[in-house]
Amino acid sequence: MKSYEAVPALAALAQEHRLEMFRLLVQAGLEGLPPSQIAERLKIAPPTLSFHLAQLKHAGLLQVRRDGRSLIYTVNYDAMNGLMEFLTDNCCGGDGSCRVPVCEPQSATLVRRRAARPARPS
Amino acid sequence: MKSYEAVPALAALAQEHRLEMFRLLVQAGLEGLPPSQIAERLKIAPPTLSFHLAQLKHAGLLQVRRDGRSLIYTVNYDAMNGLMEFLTDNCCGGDGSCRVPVCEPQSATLVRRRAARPARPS
DNA sequence: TTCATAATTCGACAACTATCAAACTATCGG
DNA sequence: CCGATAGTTTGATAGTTGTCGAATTATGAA
Repeated sequence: MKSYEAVPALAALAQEHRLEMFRLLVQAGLEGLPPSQIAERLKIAPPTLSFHLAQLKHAGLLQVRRDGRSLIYTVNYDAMNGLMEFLTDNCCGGDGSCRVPVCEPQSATLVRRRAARPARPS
Repeated sequence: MKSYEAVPALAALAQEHRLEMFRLLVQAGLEGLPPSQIAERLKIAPPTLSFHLAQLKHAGLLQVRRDGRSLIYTVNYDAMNGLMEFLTDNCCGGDGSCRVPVCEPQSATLVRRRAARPARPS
């Protein structure tokens, strides 16, 4: 990730409602959520919600797909991990003592398989 | 970290100049840098620099100490790690498959010691 | 086609942010 | 004390952001 990508991403997260919806979607994983369900939890008007989703999407942090009448928003995990790496880049002189975050969501089927066999295939 | 701390922290980082100076300080580690050296690299007027440093400090991301006529700004690594953890909290349903970032700067003496004995004490 | 649901876009306005010149505060050396 | 250096604070101004009512687009069901 570059600076010109990181600033919009951080700006998108730097707002109470957007941060909360992003975290909701981080926890939802690959299945994602439609705006209606997000609105239900955050109690904000549809135009405001839509405005904030557009900000997050435009910043590259979210992706959308359509499912019938509903849109489904999901986190772009590559962008999220890229942002983390950018912030910790060459941390403390780059002696390698610092762990960099990696968030790797599993599909529902993979998660179920993981329960039976703990060691996830690379 | 809580939401009411994360939003100001993200807002502080969501600005080109502030993000650049924060990253500079992340790389500088515990030794930190005075505003004069930051200004030298970023080419911004002293009042603007001071304004941005105050924003980062007020958000809890920086600390200051005085050394003679100079002030020395350093990253607050606890706040930085707290922010990372907040963003990845309960990621992907919380199945523990995702690494959480930890940035642990070494003092100059410790870093030198590390070179001789690779395994850092817990 | 007509109706209802799901969500976005438009428009207007209040609140907030970034910038920098000028004035101020703190520390050191002589 | 005085002058110089290192930074901060103040104040004014241009630009940006968040909010929501009203209008609009897209999909599915009858």
